[in-house]
Amino acid sequence: MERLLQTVKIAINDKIYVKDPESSDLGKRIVEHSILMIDEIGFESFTFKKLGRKIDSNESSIYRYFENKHKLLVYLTSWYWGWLEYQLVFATNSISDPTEKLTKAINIVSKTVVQDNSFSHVNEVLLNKIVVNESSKSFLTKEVDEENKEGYFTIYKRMVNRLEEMIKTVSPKYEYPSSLASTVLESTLHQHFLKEHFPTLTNCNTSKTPGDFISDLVFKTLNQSNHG
Amino acid sequence: MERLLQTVKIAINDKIYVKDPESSDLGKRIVEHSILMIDEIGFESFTFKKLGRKIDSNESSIYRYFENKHKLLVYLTSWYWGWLEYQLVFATNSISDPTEKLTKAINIVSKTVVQDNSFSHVNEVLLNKIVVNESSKSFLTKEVDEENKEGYFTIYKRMVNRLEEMIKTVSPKYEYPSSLASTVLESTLHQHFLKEHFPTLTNCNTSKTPGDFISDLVFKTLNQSNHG
DNA sequence: CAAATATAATAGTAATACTATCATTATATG
DNA sequence: CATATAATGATAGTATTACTATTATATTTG
Repeated sequence: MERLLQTVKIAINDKIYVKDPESSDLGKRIVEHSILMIDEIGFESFTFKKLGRKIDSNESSIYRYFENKHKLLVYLTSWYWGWLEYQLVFATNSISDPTEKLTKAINIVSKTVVQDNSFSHVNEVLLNKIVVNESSKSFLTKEVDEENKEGYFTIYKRMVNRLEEMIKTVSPKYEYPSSLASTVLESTLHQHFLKEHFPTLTNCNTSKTPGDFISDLVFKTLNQSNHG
Repeated sequence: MERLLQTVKIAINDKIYVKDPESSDLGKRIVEHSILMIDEIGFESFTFKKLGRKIDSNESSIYRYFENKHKLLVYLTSWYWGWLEYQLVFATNSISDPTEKLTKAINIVSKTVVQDNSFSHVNEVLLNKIVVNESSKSFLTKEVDEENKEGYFTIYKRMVNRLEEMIKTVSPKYEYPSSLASTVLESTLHQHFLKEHFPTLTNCNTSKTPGDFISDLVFKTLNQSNHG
């Protein structure tokens, strides 16, 4: 898997950036250290000036890659979903049994991320933390419709659609396949957040994971839809 | 109901504000117009200076009520959950049948909000839109643990706990009552958002509501937990 | 009416979120 | 190898934000 991924590039809509950060050393350092820095100080406190200082580069140089920090966040979350999509497709492609396939898919999207050494400039563990803590801010804006039209959220939408298709295959009669699919992703992130900050609002902890909860939720729902 | 509410005040943790906005005319105008303005231009573009201009008051005067716009957002969302909690308790209190009670509760928290004239300075319809579009930003911050300790999110947590208790009563054996309760609230908001901005990611539309989806999800899950 | 309180007006500061210009340093190509 | 081109860095500048501080002016209340 590592070998294969080394030749793979996560394809991000080129409207999200001014210059492809994968195309240069500076670009990769911007991505690498923005992940470290956003994780460390949070998206609100993060600025291009601070990042410039950290990577011994210049604020103005960073602006040559991303218009603003919002676009950088959209880029990072897109990258994350692209990376996860790859894992998802890779891991489920060969599975023919629909239930087993969906089980595996939920497993992939909800599991705690471990370091993947295929992309040396991206720390996937921290990026996952950023997705949990900050990614909502990438679409909860006044510009969401415009940016959606420009295709900023294509990868995320494709991810939801993949889950939707799997759900439909398991339960063709179920009435809310896309709502359930979007809930799987959103709720996974939310339960991870609650586990960390609001433990009384979740039953997820070290022994029961968000993935366990979501699997239970999805299959009880679909089971009822088939035989209820 | 309107009569009764006229004598009721939504009690907000007094650490959230510097001076209680309910205690003066200016305070009420701040709340009233911040709702209109955040809805109109979004939380990112909203500033106390702009609000001051709008209500013919001064930036510095607004700072005497709220330390910053973040706290104002925490106040507004707390008010919303307090208001909704009141509706929930009022509407479910007299119901003894557990299933009927939970059905009603989900109905209350997920339905499209209509104007309530009990609080003249609060436009609940717009406030609901703000909660859908902006409320995540009130807890997705680096200060969340600190603020949680200070009790900024008490009302929201109490709301989740009320749902949790109802879920437990319906299905004492179900393993994830608090996760399901928090998912009910979060997913409701998310489905309302998707309906508006990402219609391909949800089955909710004019005929099927987020409430229908959530009810279906919850009861299929709990039903399976009882008889599965 | 005096005292206290609330609000308004003004000014000021450091930081943010950029844009513009020009200098310097790599790199690519002829 | 020279030189054109592109990439990066350094510096400066602007409007806005997110405040704090001070002083002046209303308004309320005792």
